[in-house]
Amino acid sequence: MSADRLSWKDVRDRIRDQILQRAYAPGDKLPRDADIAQEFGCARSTVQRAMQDLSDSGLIERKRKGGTHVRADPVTRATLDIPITRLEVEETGSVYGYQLIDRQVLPVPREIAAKLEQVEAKSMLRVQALHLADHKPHILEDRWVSIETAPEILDVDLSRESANEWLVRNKPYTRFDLRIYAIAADAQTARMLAAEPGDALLVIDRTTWVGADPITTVRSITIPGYQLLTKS
Amino acid sequence: MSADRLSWKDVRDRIRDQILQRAYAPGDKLPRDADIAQEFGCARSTVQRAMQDLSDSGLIERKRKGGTHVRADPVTRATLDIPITRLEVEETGSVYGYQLIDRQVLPVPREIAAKLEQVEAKSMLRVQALHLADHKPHILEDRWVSIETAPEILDVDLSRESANEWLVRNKPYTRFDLRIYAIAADAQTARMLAAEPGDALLVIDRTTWVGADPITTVRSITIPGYQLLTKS
DNA sequence: TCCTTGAATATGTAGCTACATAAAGCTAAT
DNA sequence: ATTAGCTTTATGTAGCTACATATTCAAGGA
Repeated sequence: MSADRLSWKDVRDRIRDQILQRAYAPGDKLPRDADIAQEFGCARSTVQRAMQDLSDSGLIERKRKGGTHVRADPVTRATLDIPITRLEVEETGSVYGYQLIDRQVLPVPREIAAKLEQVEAKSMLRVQALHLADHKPHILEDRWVSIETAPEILDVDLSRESANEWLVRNKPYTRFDLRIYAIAADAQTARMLAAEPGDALLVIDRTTWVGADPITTVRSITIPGYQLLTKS
Repeated sequence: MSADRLSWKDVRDRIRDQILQRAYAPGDKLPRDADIAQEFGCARSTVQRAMQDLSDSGLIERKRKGGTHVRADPVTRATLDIPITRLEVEETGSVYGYQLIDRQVLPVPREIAAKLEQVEAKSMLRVQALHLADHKPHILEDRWVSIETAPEILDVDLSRESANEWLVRNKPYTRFDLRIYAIAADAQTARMLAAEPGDALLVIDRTTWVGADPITTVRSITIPGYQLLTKS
């Protein structure tokens, strides 16, 4: 980037600095984009891009005609990336392993249908599997897959390829729901994860849809000590 | 928006649909922006904005000269908003309450200094407090605040205003670290949260800096059953 | 006083041009 | 062969203009 022109990131950083240094306090109104552009000697479109970025990151709020204000109640906004489990394991330098525990077509319990936002509960494919890191348990997944939306899953050899990987590669979704919580390990879960019953385990529930059609819902139970990290 | 022109969101949606419908499979190369623009009858800048958005959301990857490819290993990318605890409680329609448990200037334990990426461990302000929802415990926070970076905190009446709220309003940060994990409640924590010892609790650790200077690190322990939700 | 209506205004978006930059690929010299 | 540079090319960015859209604000009428 040439030094004689301001990039929108430069503009963003300068505005952010002004806010951090309290030139503008929470709730304060910032000048119009056009005025800032003139002050900085750049085009309004450059200021616009900078402002959009600050708005996306939660620092300011913009409204047509209302102008731009520093958010009174800033939020901490982070990005959470959940990759394919195999990649997550391999990125730490560990050897990835995978083990199918069970695979059955079963009638769908009510709470699973509710998660999928389905009224009528048909049969779905239930897959339980274990992801391993360095030959030790890492994540236990309990999954239901819609055989209406993803009938091809029935032909996949799930003892070789994980449903996680197959779905992510073959059934892109348009919408998803993520929730994260903690549970205490019951006897069976503890056994499968090589943990102690009563251990606190982080759980990640994920449900995906294409349009209004449900694809899958998974409950991923992690081993004791597992941490979710975010990118800022 | 006028119907006779394509907005960049229209373009984005059409490209996304093409990818979802497997016109382009994972790993495939998409046409150049200019060609897509011509095909759609819009400007390259419009395609550029659409592509940027798809790139941000993790569906495609772009490289100068290399072109645009559908990501071979899609990630689930979610946005996590962590508001001020008071607002989080009030948004559910509950009555917010706050209770200071302890406030002391103490030498910093090694593991806290490490979290803050500090070598020399000076004294910091330690604040323990309880956030209440409808007069019942909601989140227990255990916080260390740097009195070098935020000396004003010593003059704040933390029995009235939570350190959470004061800091977020008065000490904006430039960088933060978030980690989420599960712990089993020990006797003391259980008592303060009105939980049972051994209950699995979701914990959110957050550390913030301005530049290289640490501001604060908090461990927020939630009540049993607490769920973190994300926006897609 | 209240409500409707219309004007004013700040941000949002689309299109165009020109140039910057990174990376891939080619060429030529060693 | 191997490498050092040069060229090509697709994306990235800045500037400009024109217009769209959402709100606010003020004026006017019941």
